[in-house]
Amino acid sequence: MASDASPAPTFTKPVTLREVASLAGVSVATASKALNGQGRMTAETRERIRETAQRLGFRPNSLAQSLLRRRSFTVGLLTNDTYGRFSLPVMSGISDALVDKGVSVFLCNVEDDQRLGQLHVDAMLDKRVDGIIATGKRIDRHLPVDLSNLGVPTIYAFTQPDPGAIAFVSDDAGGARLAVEHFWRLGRRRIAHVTGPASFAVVHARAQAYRDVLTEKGLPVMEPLLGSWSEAWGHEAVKKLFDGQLLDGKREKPDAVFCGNDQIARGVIDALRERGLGVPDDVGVIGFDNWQIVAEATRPPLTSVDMNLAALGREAGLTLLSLVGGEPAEPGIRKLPCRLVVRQSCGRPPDG
Amino acid sequence: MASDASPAPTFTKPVTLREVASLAGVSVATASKALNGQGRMTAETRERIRETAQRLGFRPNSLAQSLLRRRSFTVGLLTNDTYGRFSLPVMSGISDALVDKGVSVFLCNVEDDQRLGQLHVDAMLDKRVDGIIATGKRIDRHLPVDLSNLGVPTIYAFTQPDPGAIAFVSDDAGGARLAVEHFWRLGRRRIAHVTGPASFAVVHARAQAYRDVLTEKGLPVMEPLLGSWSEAWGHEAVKKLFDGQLLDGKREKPDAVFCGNDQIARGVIDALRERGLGVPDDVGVIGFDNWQIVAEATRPPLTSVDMNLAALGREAGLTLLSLVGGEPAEPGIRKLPCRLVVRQSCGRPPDG
DNA sequence: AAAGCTTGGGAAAAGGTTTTCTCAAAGGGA
DNA sequence: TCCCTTTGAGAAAACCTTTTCCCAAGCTTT
Repeated sequence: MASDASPAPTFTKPVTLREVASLAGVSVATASKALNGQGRMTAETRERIRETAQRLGFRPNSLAQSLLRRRSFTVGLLTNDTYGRFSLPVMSGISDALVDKGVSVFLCNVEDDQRLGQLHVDAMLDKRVDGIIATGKRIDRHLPVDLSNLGVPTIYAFTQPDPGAIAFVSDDAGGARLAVEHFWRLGRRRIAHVTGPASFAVVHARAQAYRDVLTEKGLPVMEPLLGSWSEAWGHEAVKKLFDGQLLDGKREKPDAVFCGNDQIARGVIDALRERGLGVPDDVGVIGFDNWQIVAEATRPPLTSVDMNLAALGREAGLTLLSLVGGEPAEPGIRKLPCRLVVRQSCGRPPDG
Repeated sequence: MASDASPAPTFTKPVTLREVASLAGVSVATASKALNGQGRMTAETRERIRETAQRLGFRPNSLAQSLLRRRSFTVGLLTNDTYGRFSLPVMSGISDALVDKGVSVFLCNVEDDQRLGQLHVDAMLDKRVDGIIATGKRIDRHLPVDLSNLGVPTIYAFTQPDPGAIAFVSDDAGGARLAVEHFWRLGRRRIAHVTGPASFAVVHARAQAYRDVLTEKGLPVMEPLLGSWSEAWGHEAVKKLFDGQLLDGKREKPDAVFCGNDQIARGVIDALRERGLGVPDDVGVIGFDNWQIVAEATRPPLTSVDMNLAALGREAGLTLLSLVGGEPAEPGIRKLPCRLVVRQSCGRPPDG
């Protein structure tokens, strides 16, 4: 119900510097300098202008400033991650890094639609963004837009960059090492890997790191099980792992499963429970992504590799800013480290 | 690795109307009119100017246009939903509604931080947004900012509005009716309700609608079970429902559970399975939110109430635009209908 | 042929701010 | 008293586009 006590909203014109100046009895030039701490004038004059501006609620028109400075204090953020599971932390990091510098972010969801992508990029360019950050849901796919010769600095964060560009991505191999080495430290020796489809680059990166660590440690390497990113696949994989005879010769069942994402891990844990296998007592499980809402709802709560996406976003934002400021930056792909978030699905270290 | 074939990126100054005009041998006034289809001139002149602009890749500077038109074709979107589960669909709807009109969206995540909120609002105002949309993760909580006298039109979408404002929210009672009535049509008669904490307004709205429908149909009403929004609570609630004697006198167990969100529903379904109760054969389950990734991963896939958040966002966006255009709009709260997304957790209607 | 209309196009102001010059007055030194 | 320096502040250009008004030339009408 509408409150009839509230007045009709009135959208008054913002007050301009000219008005401030005239009320303070000075020229706009002097007013501008007073408010920006520039120029020379008596302390009283400066204070009087300040006070007038304050009283009138003066806010400099950012459009006019931008026009003059050829800098809009605005960046565009392109994403195709409609659901935002990966993009949101990245965005949040970017925004964090920029808000303090007075830079605002245009969010543009381009889905996987070329037309939409072009529309957004054109709008951003028209609005004279100082730079562009591209992010996405997959590290190994391009957004459906060409960002190569836009005339503004561009950074890629968690998406496939154009050659010669600057990109920030997660260190998936490092993350996988973290997981497998954690198992190893806990005394687990028969470590399996259940992951997503072969079409994802990260699947191979993580799988290779998994193999590498096992080899380094002298542990038996079993071929990673590739499937989909779903709980259902986690279930199915447990069947394959524990019914088959996968550990060459030994026929021993895994005592640890490193999963390609948290959903798979969840499926694995549920399937293990249904078989009467305890987590973490009989089998340890580690997920990937540290999707909090899943990891914490899992029973037991899931230890998982976190890609530090917010930090990644922050780095991307800061780097873009330095680029905008004219500082040079080496092109190339920077891999940012993951971290392991330990919950209860692996058990405790022997001498924790 | 950096490709050494790619040239160092060069950020050239955008071409201005003046350059176009001078190359076409006309004044800027004429050039402007030519490109905007205004004014009078020979067809050749117009074409020559168009062609020159095209060749130079001229894009009118939106900042200059905005300054003149006192309209930035920009709106601010405030949210405190860091995780984006509710905000993202809303945002996506808003963006959809606006992008075709050339309006871009500043995304501002204010968490629950007053300072951050003020920072973002100030930045938006400085950048002369045409309007503001506030959205959040809870329909019954304010954002940590005061948006009441900003001087620009403001719309609330899926968050608690200030009095006298315009707001769009989901019709939770209607959504609950949809669920309970669906159970009824399927022949379920002992319908329970497991939902979130009493501190949420939607909990009461949905619970009341649940009671209303049961009363209308002459079915036994059991008091809704209030708890948390978690899977764990879903588990626990099943215990209470199926161990206790909740249906007054009859001691009959529920044959349907309407859950306050999809996570609770998931917990309920898992707990039922662990008790040897089949879903949907023995008990039907309906969730709320239609959180696709959860609803589809549940076994069986979960029937759930969808709040149509994208549509809500679209409405909010369009309404803001009409407000910006100066059209009047009635203040008040508009409830938008939910819809039921039927999957497999309720069974089929008797005469499908 | 004079007066009026149409046509094609330009000059200038406006939008709000910043910055570089410029200048008058005041003060200081000789 | 005269010249030079410092101080305080204003004028104007610049950023880029749009729009209103204006003007000159050519044409029509009487």
